[in-house]
Amino acid sequence: MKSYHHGNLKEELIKYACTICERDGYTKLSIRSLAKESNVSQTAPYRHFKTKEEVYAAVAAEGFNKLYKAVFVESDKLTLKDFIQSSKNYIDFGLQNANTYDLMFGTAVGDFSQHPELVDTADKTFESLVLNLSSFLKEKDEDILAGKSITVWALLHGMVGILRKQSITDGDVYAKEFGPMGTTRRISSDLPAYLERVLTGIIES
Amino acid sequence: MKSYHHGNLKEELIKYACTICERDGYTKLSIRSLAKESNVSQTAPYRHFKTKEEVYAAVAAEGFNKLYKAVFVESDKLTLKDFIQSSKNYIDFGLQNANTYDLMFGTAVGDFSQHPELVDTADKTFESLVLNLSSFLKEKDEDILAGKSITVWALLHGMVGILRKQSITDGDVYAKEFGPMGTTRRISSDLPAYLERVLTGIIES
DNA sequence: CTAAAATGTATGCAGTGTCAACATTATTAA
DNA sequence: TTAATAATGTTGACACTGCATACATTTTAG
Repeated sequence: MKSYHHGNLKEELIKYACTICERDGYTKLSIRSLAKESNVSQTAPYRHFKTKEEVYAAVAAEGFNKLYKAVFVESDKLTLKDFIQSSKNYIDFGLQNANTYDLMFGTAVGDFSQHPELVDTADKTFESLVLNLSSFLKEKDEDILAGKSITVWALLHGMVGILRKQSITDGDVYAKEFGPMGTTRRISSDLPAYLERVLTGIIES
Repeated sequence: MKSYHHGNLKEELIKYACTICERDGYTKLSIRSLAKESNVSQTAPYRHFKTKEEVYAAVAAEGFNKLYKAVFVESDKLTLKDFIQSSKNYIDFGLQNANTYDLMFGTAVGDFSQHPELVDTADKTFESLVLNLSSFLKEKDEDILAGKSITVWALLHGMVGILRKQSITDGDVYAKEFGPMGTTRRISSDLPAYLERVLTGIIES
């Protein structure tokens, strides 16, 4: 028997929303299907989310949490290898969670400042990138550190966007033909080596 | 008096679709509103586009054409200044056409290969980036050239994504507080100088 | 214990993508 | 020129959507 009140509807809605958004893309998410999945009336979700965009924001925030876990490194004395691994984790996350990543960095959620938890989780993720770089380098100047972090982030973010548009030639998601959209020029089937070369260049400049 | 056949409906639909997608975001585009704007029945667009995604693809292709024009440089002997300007044009395009850019690089159009004109325009854009770098550098090795082009592209693409998430503090779109989502650490109010420093580093590595 | 806040439901509106059947016009072949 | 065919348009319908309003139930606070 089911009681009138669900108990933890909000969490369940978010959980299912994350699944749908990642599996089918966020345009396929409907509040009604969300409600149906939780065996609840079709307008019940509106007690927890004012608009659909708020649902998107919740999913994006979850995404940042996952991304944070992917890039965070415990140690406060990172080796180069740690740093490259963390960078690779970032790219892997972007490729393996393409739809969610789109929600996090696209225009679906227009104004982050309307969704405080989104700002928090996004900031935490970036902080983690800065900390990684900080503990890897000797650099202490905060501005220089933040500047280099931005550049590193931009590069990783950009690689996700570009790699995503490639056609997959084998199971390994980035070991594939690697040119612009249609072409097949192979550039790098060894992402860690590529990252080490490019990131080192950025850091030392 | 209006004739039964519109004459050039497809072009008109695309033109209006571009306007809507950029102004309101592509999620706000509806095929019916598109039809209404062209004074045509609500299903007429289906004679020119099998699905809504095909409309998106057309808008994205237009976007790549615009982007191509923004980054293309006539000269076959680029100066550093030309190269930086072209790079800045790329970023400006991404910031000033955020919604269209999202359509071009997001997941709204799932598989580019289903839309040949999209592959063509996207490739042409990337080719232009490669040519820029090629005529600026002495480098002739195609693989190295393509590799560096990818890295440059990734950085520009990444900068667009990150700059977009900043809050604007004045009219100049990138002269603003420049930290992660919520913070206000000022890193670079002079984008060209930043680009010159970072891009030069990438190119020379 | 009772009032209020939180959370749920029922109903309805205006809008959506897309399909099938049909109408008109333009193009092509005989 | 004419007749068949392809291209392009319209009408109507279906199942679905976000979301607003009014109402029901339950939990929580004073």
